[in-house]
Amino acid sequence: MAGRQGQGGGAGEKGGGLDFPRPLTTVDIVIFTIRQEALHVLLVRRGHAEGEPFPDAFALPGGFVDVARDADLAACARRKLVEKTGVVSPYLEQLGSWGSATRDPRGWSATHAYFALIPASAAEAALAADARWFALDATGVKPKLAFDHAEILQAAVQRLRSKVEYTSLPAFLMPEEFTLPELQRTYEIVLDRALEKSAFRTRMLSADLIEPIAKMRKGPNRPAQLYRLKAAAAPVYFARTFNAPE
Amino acid sequence: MAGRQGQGGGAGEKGGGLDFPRPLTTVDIVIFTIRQEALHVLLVRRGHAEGEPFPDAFALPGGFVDVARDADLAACARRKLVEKTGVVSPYLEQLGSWGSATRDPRGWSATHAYFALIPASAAEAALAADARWFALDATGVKPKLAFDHAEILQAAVQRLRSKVEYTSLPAFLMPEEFTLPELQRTYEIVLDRALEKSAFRTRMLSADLIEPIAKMRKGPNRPAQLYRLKAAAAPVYFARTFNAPE
DNA sequence: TGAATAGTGTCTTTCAGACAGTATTGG
DNA sequence: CCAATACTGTCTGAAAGACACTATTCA
Repeated sequence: MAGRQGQGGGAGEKGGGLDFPRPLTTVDIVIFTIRQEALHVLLVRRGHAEGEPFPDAFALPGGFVDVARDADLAACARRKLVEKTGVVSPYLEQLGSWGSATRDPRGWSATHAYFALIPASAAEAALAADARWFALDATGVKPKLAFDHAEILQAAVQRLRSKVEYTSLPAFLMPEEFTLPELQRTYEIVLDRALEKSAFRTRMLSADLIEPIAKMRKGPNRPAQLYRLKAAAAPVYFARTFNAPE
Repeated sequence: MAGRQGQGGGAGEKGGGLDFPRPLTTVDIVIFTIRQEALHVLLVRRGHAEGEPFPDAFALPGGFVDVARDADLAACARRKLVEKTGVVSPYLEQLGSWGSATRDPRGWSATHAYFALIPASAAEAALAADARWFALDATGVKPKLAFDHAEILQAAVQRLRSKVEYTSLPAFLMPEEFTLPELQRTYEIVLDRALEKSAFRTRMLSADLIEPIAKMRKGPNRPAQLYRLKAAAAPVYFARTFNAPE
């Protein structure tokens, strides 16, 4: 291997040929929720200490893997999620990794990106001081993001939209109890397109996903049956997408 | 952040608070092909030099990111692929990343896993001396793999099988020219189940994926129309899976 | 009673599954 | 002609799209 330069290995190294430079290793999380009838993503403002790249810019929550605290990548992601939102066990899925010589001015770096879905109710409860929700429109998010985070965010939105076509992912954006029209509204917000009511209901009710509870949602009109997620934490996969995309 | 220990940062560091231990960063590739009517994966035998973990065991091809040679993760994956197989531009997709304190006895390490599909014709041409093809059966591969590579391989097979249900991925396992029955056979090998001929043909022909060429495959029976992939390198996504999985 | 939303039924379309039937080669 | 495989057509069923219709609440 060419280009090895002097840089000590980690703790426990016994001189086994690991004396070459290591990339920086980070974990970043794209955290989605629904607020005010729109898809939102959580961003944090970066500090401006000496040597910090992208001072005061907004970025995805994340940071370096701490080899002393994080048993594995998912644990690192959960730690960062709980630090920023207080949410303990959301829907969390690995999104992919981005690594290059140039994405971080401090040197070769690779980030492991995750994406999380949390219900609106949890989205406000214990937010970190430096964190803020931003609405997503067609092109992304308003502030210019640090590093390659705009690209990562775009990939996350794409992954979310595409999986919503054939999975029950939006169920993880709902509160404990919700009605079928509310669930459909969540699908429509994420997909940014209207869905057929009756096909939607048939699909959701025939999937082994939700169960009715002995309660109704009251309003200024006909009350709606309330449902809750069945125990299964895994999303349901449907055999078809919602619409053949034109 | 707790637990920082002395370890110099990479080249170009200017003392910006990067003096904490970094995980090892590797890239591994799951390379699939079809040989003898079965799905095969490429494995390499590990060395047994001083300090090498899992001496003489089989492992996925891969290794450390070389910050001096690899511009980004995908370039690193392509480099390792061409080193082992001579194949320059196959279908290459990121699979995910695996990182933990314990997966490598040398210390905290994270690997970025890719999976590649190459045609059988390219599978023999320029194979590295330490590399061998292994057939995959229902449970995986015969030899016990180093690190967590059995888990990564299993994830790759799962991803491949699941995407084959609704994409044109198997087209990337075919040679330049192929017939529809040959393509169907490739689907059936990967899925390990028979598909309906007429539905298969309708789907493939109505997708903007392949085009007939002015040639037939001769045999001891009725000749078959030869096709080739259209220019588009990206896989086609179908709106439905092949079968509703029971 | 009317507005509003929840929920159902009915008809059509699309496409996979099953499978029969036709087409074209070599022996 | 026969065997073998390529390819097409026809019927059925499942589920989505469109949309009309009924149901239940509050004001």
